[in-house]
Amino acid sequence: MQLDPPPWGTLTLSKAIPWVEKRNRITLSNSQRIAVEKTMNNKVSVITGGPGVGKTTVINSILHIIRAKGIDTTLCAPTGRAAKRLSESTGQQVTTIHRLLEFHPLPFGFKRNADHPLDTTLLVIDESSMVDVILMNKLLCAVPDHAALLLVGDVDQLSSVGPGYVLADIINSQKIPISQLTEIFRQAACSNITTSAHTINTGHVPNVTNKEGISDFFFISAETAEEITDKLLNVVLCRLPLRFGFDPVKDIQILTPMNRGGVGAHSLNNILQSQLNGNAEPKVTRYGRTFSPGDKIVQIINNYNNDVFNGDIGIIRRINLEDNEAFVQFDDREIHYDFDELDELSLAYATTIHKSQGSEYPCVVIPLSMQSYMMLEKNLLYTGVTRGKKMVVIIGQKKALAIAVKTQRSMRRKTWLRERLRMP
DNA sequence: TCCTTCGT
Repeated sequence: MQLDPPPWGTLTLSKAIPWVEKRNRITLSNSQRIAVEKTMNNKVSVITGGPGVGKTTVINSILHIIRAKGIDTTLCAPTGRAAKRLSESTGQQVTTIHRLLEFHPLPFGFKRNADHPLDTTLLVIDESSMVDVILMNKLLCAVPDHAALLLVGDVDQLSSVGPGYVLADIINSQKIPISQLTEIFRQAACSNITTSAHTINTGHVPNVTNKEGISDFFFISAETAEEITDKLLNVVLCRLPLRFGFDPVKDIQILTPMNRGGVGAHSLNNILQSQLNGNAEPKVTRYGRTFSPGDKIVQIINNYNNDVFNGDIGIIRRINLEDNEAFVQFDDREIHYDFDELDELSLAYATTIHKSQGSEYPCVVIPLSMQSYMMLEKNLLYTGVTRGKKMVVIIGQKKALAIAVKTQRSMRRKTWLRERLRMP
């Protein structure tokens, strides 16, 4: 079925591509043009590549060409945040996969399925590396036979928390046409973040010659959890703000492999809250968390009424003890919370690398310790490092870094999907 | 042993 011609038939791409370039006032790179052609010429295909390679530019070009032909398209993503981001960059409606399939918690199931399929001609799934095998199965069952399918994602990022290794298996099966974008446009191609991320992907420790002022990627050696924490505080509270002008709350994001433990997100959040905002008043404690004005927080469930999504980071601006209400600033919007809604928030000075997937920050600091041995792997380090736009600092044990780049946890999953896709 | 999405 995936070998059928696409539902829009054969398009004259030698005309369509210059048309879309002119219309969107862009110039596609050679690799992007090939990706557009490959996608348009196939019913099922994959676009993969890291941050800044222009996946969104390619998606936008494809959507414009196809929609100009009157073909209806549907866009979805596994998380609310990812859906919102793609919606902003394409100007089109994007929903979570669950909403698209009309998930209902009570009978626990999806209303959309093979008997009641989606009404679309092209389905685009963004951030598809985060989709596990169960959800992908439900989604593909609901795609009508005539429709085309485009999977977009970064196969080097963390694999889905749930079972499977779907995107990588599809790519490795070599049964589906793949467009692998590698050319970097967003960060400077000479950025050490970019080259380090690439080095990590090849399974090697990135170059950590520590020359401040030249590089945007640093490694600071520390052995024990206490030493890592001390150096991290010094870097976040003093060195990065003084030397590079980063604001410890607004610009710097601490990303950890784990929640628990000495260098886990919980512990670091408590320390940073008291160091950065400990004297702020008034304080409110609900659901075991204490907040005051100035605290950095993260929304932890999707709230469609307020247009705030799981992973959105904000700052508490005001707390009104008389009316039991708090006001939180997200970008340039201020959102109102009753105190009994504060279970939607948690502290965000530090967060796990898992939760950071799909977000980017000006400056990222990653504590790396053998305490998080169970979590150390290439995809984790790659995901953490590629969240940083201007600067990345890793603080911790050299041994932990060496183990992280050598370990590939996802490969241990025995999914057999690649093999099944290869079966005739 | 650890990471955690989705919906009302």
